[in-house]
Parts: sequence; C-alpha cells; structure tokens
Amino acid sequence: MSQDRGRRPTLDTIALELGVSRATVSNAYNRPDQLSAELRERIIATARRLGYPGPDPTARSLATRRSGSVAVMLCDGLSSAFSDPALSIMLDALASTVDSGDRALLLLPGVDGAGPRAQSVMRAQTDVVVAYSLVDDAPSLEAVRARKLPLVVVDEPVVPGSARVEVADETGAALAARHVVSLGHRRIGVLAFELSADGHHGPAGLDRIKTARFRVTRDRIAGYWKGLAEHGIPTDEVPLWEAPGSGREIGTIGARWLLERHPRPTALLCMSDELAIGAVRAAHDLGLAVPADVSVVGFDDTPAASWSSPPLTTVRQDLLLKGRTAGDLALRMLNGERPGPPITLGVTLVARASTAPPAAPM
Amino acid sequence: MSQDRGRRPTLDTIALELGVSRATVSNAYNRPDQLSAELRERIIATARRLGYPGPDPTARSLATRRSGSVAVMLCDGLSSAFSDPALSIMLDALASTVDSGDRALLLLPGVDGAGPRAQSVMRAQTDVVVAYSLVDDAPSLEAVRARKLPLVVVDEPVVPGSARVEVADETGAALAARHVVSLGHRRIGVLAFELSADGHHGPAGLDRIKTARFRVTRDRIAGYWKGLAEHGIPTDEVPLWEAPGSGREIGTIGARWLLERHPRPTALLCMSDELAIGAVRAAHDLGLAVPADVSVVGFDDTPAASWSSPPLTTVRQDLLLKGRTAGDLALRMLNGERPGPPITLGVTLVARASTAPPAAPM
DNA sequence: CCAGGCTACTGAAGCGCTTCAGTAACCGCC
DNA sequence: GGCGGTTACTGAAGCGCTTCAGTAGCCTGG
Repeated sequence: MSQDRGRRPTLDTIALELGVSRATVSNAYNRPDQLSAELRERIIATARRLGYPGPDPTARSLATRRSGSVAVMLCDGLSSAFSDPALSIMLDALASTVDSGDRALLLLPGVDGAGPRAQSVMRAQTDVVVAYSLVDDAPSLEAVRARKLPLVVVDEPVVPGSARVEVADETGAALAARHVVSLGHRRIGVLAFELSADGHHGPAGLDRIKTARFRVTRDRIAGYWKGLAEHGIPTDEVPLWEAPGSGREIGTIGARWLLERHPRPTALLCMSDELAIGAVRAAHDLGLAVPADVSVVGFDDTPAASWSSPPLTTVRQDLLLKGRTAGDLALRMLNGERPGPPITLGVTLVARASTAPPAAPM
Repeated sequence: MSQDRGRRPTLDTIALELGVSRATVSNAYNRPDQLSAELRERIIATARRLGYPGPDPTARSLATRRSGSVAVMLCDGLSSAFSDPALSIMLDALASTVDSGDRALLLLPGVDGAGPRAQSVMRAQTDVVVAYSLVDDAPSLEAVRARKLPLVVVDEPVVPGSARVEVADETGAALAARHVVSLGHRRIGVLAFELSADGHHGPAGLDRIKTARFRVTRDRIAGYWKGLAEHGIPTDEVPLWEAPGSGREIGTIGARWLLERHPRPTALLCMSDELAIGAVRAAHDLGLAVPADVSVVGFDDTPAASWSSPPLTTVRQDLLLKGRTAGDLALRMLNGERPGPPITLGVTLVARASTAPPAAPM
C-alpha cells in the first residue's frame, strides 16, 4: 500500500511497493541486463499502475552529471534566426545530428545582437554549448568559460580550448570579387552584414570597418578587398552599405543606396543570398536590369539563390555540412574528446544568371 | 585551504573556505537580502577566486523542482520549422516571451512528421511543454501526459487539462473561399497541407480527406468547403492537392497539377502564403497571368505575402500574438494557474493583387 | 531593565536519482 | 564436496543545491 498519497511517485515508491531496492528499480530502466526479465516486467507494470513516468530527468542529470542537451547561443533573437535561411539550414543539420545522439537543443537567443545574456548561460542546463557567429567579446562566451563548459564555436574567432568550425569566408569573398572583376566590372558596391552589434546601419566608412566585431563580416570584406585589389581596384573607394540583418527588405534598401551613387556601380557584392535578392529587387525598382545593367553576387547558395529570378551567382558553402560538423564536434566534446584543430570548410563559386559583363561604358 | 584539489568547486567549497554555512553561500546568490552586504561581497570574491561559477543549474533544479525551460514540440525537423515563416514568426514571439520570463527554449523536433519521440519527451528537462500542430495521436502527447507536465497546445485539438491557443482556421478558410466565389469564380482548386503524417502527397480524394489527422488541415478544408457550398459549388468536385510541407517548391508542383485539370480552375485556395507563392510561379510557368487568368489566395499573411509579386490576397492571422499568447500561457501554467478556456485568435481577409474576377468564360 | 522585534546566520532535511562495492544464492565441474 | 564463476539483487554514499525552522545577538521603546 502506498503511503505517499498525493505525492508523485518516485523510484522509492515503486521499490517500496514491490519490496525491492531502489537500485533495482533504477536498473530496470537503465540496465535491463542487471535483473531478471521477470522482475523487470513486474517493476514496469507496477510503475505503470502507480503512474510513475520513469526516472526524473533532472535527478538523473544530477546523479550522472550530464544534462543531455546541447545549448546553442545565437547572436540575435529567433526571428532573425528563423528568417535567415543560411542559419536555419545549418541549425537544422545541427539539430538532427544532436538529436540522433539523443540530445535536445536548448536555444539561447541573443538580445540586441549581443548574444544571450550571461545569466541565461549561467542558468542553462547543458553539457556543451555551440556558439554561432557572436561578436568577439560576447559576455556569453565569458560565461561559458566561467562554467568550464565545452565549447564549439562556429564562424567565430578562436576561443582558447574550444573546438571550431568555420568557412573559408575570406576565400569565398575573394572568389566573388574576382568573378565580377574578371567579367570586366570596375565599379563595385558592397552590401555587407553588420560590423558591430550597435544597431547601426547605412553607409560605412573605413574607420568603422576597421573596428568590425563580427568575424564573418570582417573576413568577407577582407576577401572582397583582396579580390578587388589584385586587379588594381582602389578598395577605399568601394562604397559599402552595412545592413542590420540579412533579409531581403534590408537588402533592397541598402542596394538602392548603392545604386544611386555616381558613378553607379555595375556590380554588387552581397554577403548573403537574401541581401542579393533584395538587391535585385532594388535594381528593378530603379529600372535597371540584372545582369544587363548591374550584376549581383550573393553568398551561401541557399535554395532561394537558385530559385530567384534571375538565378543568383553566389558563393556556395555547405551549410548542412557545417551544421553536422558542429553537431559532431559537440557530441565529441561531450565524450571528453579534446578539441582538435579548427575545421575549415571550403567554398566554391556558383556562376548563374545574375552576373554578366558590364554594359558598354556610358 | 581547499582540500578539494582538482575537483570543481561547489557551494561547500566556498562555505568551507570562508567558514560560513552552505545556506549562507546559497543566499548570497539567491537572496541577497538575507545576509549582510559585506559578507556577500566576500563570498562572491572568494567564489571568483576559487573559480566557482555559481550554483549548478541542475542541482538547483532538483532542489527547487523547476527546470527553467520551456519545451516546444514540433511536428517535423527544424529545417521545416525554419523554412516555414509562419512557424518561425510564432516561435520567435514565443521565445521572446519565454525568455523575458528568464527561461530558455528546449526544442524537441519531430521525426517524420510524427512529432518528437516519446523518449525525447521523457528525458527532457522542462517544466512545461508547448505542442505545435502535432497529429492528433502523437506519442509525444501521451508522454507529456504520463509525466503530468503542464501542456499548452497550439493549433491542435483539445487535450484534456491543457491550455490551448488556436486560430479561427475554419472561419479564415471560409473567408478565402467566399472571397473568390464572390469575385465570380466557380472552378476552384485547393492546395492543402498534409492530411496525415505518412509522407503521402499528391491529389487527395474524399476518403483520405475524411481521415485527416492534422486539425489545421481539417479545419481549413472544412472552411473552404463551407464557403464554397454556401454558393452552391459542389465541393466534392473541387480538386485538392496535398502538399508534404508548406514550401514554395512544393506549392509549384501542386499548383501545376491543379492548373492542368480540365476544366482549369480559375482560382486556387492555398493553405499557406508560401504555397501560394509557389502557385503563382506555377501559373507563370504555364503561361498564365495572376490574377488575370488565375486568382491565388494564400493563408497567414507572412511578410512574403505582401512582398511577392503580385502581392498576395491572403487570410491574415496574428502570428506574433499567437506566439506571445502561447508563451504567456506556458508561463502561467508554470505558476500553477489552471488552464483557462481555449483562446481563439481572429482572422481577417487581406485583399491584395493576386485575386480578381475570372476572365470571361472560354 | 526587559519584552518584543529585527537582523544575520546556521543545521539539517530533503530533491530523486545513479553507481559501486558487496553479498547471497546457485550452477556446474573435476 | 569444495571451488571458481555467474547471476540477481542490495546498501549506502553520493550528485550540488534550496529552504525552513531555528537561534544568537543586538536594538528599541516603554
């Protein structure tokens, strides 16, 4: 007879009811080979009868010292995460990898582009954390360090003791730049991501570029410049517009500004496919044809890139692989493996219909 | 002197070091008003010196019996979640609401459209779960019940004892149907969501429709039919194509099938804006103009609806409010509130440029 | 000068589980 | 018939924290 009336059943409830030890009941759930099939049956049956749902996850976590979840720290809120296909795709791959390791994803969204609050990280029940494209000096990274949690960084500068996966952003950007230059373009505009998490957007000058706090943005600018400089294009005259996000709407606004410069750029290098799609729209709005009047290059090669019209020339990165790799790394670190050398994924240029040689100079 | 060399510091480490009780150290973190500011300072300083990162979240959860996270059960993997703007937007609102209550989001993605595995739910460290548009008989729902976790269901049939928020789907669908009918359309096609989580897609007949296991799909079909039937259109002759997902690509495929019927429908009712955008594409591919040759109605009123060309006539639902409401409900249930009556959010028809009276009959 | 009320802190009882070192019983074998 | 080896199960020591009922000491007012 259960004397715990009203209280929710625990391992003890079952053990008492059956007159076996608590360890045995625990084994019934976790190590079926440690007891007779017959007893196990009885335990499970009794549990069901008494409404015991199985070992409490929190208590188990405390005892085993593993929480069973992988935390992901994002730079911004979820809406930006969800609306950025590149991030979505990679997060999905990460989630499936992690899930196949029987772990759940704990999402720690950032606030105001500065990443999650330190306190959210301090309170997160997790065994390992994956940081995605945070600013260099995010307080959340410090919190992870304080908790001595294994860390996997994605698209971020090196953090001592962490595993790392990233993409050859600089190389990719250089590919994009070389592509338009070799088509004959000389007047180029750049549609960039945020340089810092200060909510600023609009045209950005050299001084601001130099203090960029997002590695991805820095590297891609460096790549663009490298590609352009190789062909003698003075990079300090290349107009750059900083977009507070990676969505199309913003892309349209930024591209419009770029396309209204005099002389008008004949090619736009965009840091994401979404920005590029927005740029194509801006061109249309201004009565310019793509690629006849202006060439547009994206970045990422998301599904939307090939779907858009015209299909986008873009720099392809393997987003699925990036997510899977990050997931694998996280799972590995959980097993106590030491973080190996950083993994850098390659990029390729995919030439489609949004780029062409410039029209004859006016 | 700390005799725990090598072990990570705990509350006791600090307490011992300072010769105070463990309770006091705990209070230093959780109830600063319970000790003198001076002692608190010393405790925090010592903690920092010894590398103690603050109370362990898992142990705290066990002691307080609250985990601090809200689990969200999704029908499918994250990629579909991320690629469905309607879901993204609502999840984001949910996340911010929950985050402002200082809780993290634990994502439990589904597998094969059947929702999360029961085991994932059993092992999830969470205080409350939100279920989003799962099939009626999802095993995960049963798992939630077994664990006696508070449950908030979104866009789902009633689950006893749970809080519920949903959208007037049937009403919305009826609005859409009435809209096209009152424009004069008589030949209508329906581009629907999945009816069951069996991976099937393509044209669906009455028998299959009757056994639909997704409430949203069921309700919207019912709404469409109601709107059509009111005007004497025989609903059993309305072709319906079942889409395995809600993306544009699928929309294009389904719409093409619908537009190749004889007689060709002059209006397409689509269960999401993405499907509708795909349908517009299919029309173009077939050399049909929207809305001149075929009218298209979406559902949700996501940003893409107004952005697309032509801007989409659609049924607007307040996705942000839906997410916020679900978050609020979850937070409330955490505080032990009883689930109130279901909350149903209204819908309105937003008429834009993708619908028009049909061309004169051929 | 003492009752009453604070303030600042402590002790101990949990929270529900895992795990490890046993132990008792049994089995087969030379 | 004793011995090594299994099998099936138990006891107890944690895991790291919160919280509640105290208690000691001090202050205040009548």
